Amino acid sequence: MGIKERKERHKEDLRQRILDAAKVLFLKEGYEATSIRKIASAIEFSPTTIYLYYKDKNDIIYTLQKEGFKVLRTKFSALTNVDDPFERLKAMGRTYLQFSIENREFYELMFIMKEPLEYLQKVCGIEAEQWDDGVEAFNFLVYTIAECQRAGYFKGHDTKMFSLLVWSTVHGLSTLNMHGHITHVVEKQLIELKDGAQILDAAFDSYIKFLEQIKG
Amino acid sequence: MGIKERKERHKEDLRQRILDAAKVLFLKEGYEATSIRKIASAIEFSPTTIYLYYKDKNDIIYTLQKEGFKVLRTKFSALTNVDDPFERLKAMGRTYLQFSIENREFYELMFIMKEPLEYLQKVCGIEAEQWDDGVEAFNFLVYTIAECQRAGYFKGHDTKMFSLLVWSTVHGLSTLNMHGHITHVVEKQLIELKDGAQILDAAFDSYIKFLEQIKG
DNA sequence: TTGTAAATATTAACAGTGTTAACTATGTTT
DNA sequence: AAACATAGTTAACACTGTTAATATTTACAA
Repeated sequence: MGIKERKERHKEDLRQRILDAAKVLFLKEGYEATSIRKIASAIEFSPTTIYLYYKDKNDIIYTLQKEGFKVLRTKFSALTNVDDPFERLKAMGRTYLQFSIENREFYELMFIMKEPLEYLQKVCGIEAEQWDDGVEAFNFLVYTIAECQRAGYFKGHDTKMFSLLVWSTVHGLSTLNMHGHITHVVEKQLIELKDGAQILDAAFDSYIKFLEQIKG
Repeated sequence: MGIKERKERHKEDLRQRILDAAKVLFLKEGYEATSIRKIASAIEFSPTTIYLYYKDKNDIIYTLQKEGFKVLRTKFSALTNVDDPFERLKAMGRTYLQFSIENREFYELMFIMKEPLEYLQKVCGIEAEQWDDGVEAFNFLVYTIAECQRAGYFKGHDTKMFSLLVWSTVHGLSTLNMHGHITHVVEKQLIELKDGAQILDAAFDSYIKFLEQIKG
């Protein structure tokens, strides 16, 4: 029935429609629950049709990953008009944390899950495009840190290494939060504080206060 | 055949043997590849037998997680005899990073994977024992930071919040490394350095140098 | 318009997965 | 010996990703 009705509808952009269906499923239910059969049923096609447009499931997931990196890069490039480098650094951190909260599944895809990474290595080697957005984001961080150093912050530290450490801290906060460890630590009264949403902000504020202190 | 031969062998400690088989599989192949059927075949029992000893797959994985936390706690408690608090903090960081490298699958189980956490919330509520080891580890960190502060480090920072930030940084380094992002950043020549094993050490050294600077 | 080749989509199937229900031995207790 | 609980089994369900073979539709030349 469904198969018959959609036949008179447009059948172009099928590749995109597959991706859209996959995205909806993925963002709502996560990687595991996003099965080829569910995607197929969402677009009213047979499961095997999907293999005419994507090599395999990881190919789809990898394409979504690219999208995630693009979104993050876009959010970052909106911060280029923040002149003060330290303020920009703060804004970048908040943007990153916010992204990890609002786009949790994307974040896992981009930085945690091994599936898209494995696909990437097998198919593309090391030269892959989606990472360009990631690389650009990292370079933006390095550039900002360098500017901060010119303004008197973080003196005597290797710029790129320091950037990596800043990324680590924010990434660590994101993932500890995403996986419930921060909430847990609060619930066990190891840290006395308000609710889970606020503690992340408080932790980041502490971090900024901490960074601010590293003047020459 | 196998089923008949093992019958005259001891059939006690089966729960433990299941766990051992699961552990071998899990540490070698990871969570996905550790199927109930493979575990069963390793101990020469029918797959359904396992359900007589464990509620489900996540029950097994959760039991392994407990073991992981115990191992880490043991490694940490070996550092209690380091008197200088800052030296102890450094040792803890190195121990943590080393643990994430040498016990990668354990680490993912303990801090990243959602499966054992979900099991835990459904079955045990919030009061769970394995976390006690984790909580103890965190408290050990808080204690060490507090001692550092008494020695003049990290003045004016909330002890527990600062501990969380230190954990975040080291956890961030671990996970970025585990998931290939640090190697990637190096390969893209974003950071000029030796091989992937050494850059993690270099990054940690930078972090220590950074922390050392935060004197009163 | 018809015939043929290419593109596109489908069904059937394989080899797996976690998990449950029903059944069969085995050993213990009355 | 009869009843019962325990331990282990087989069979099955409802899934999964993926491939091969088959059918259908489209495009294009005669």
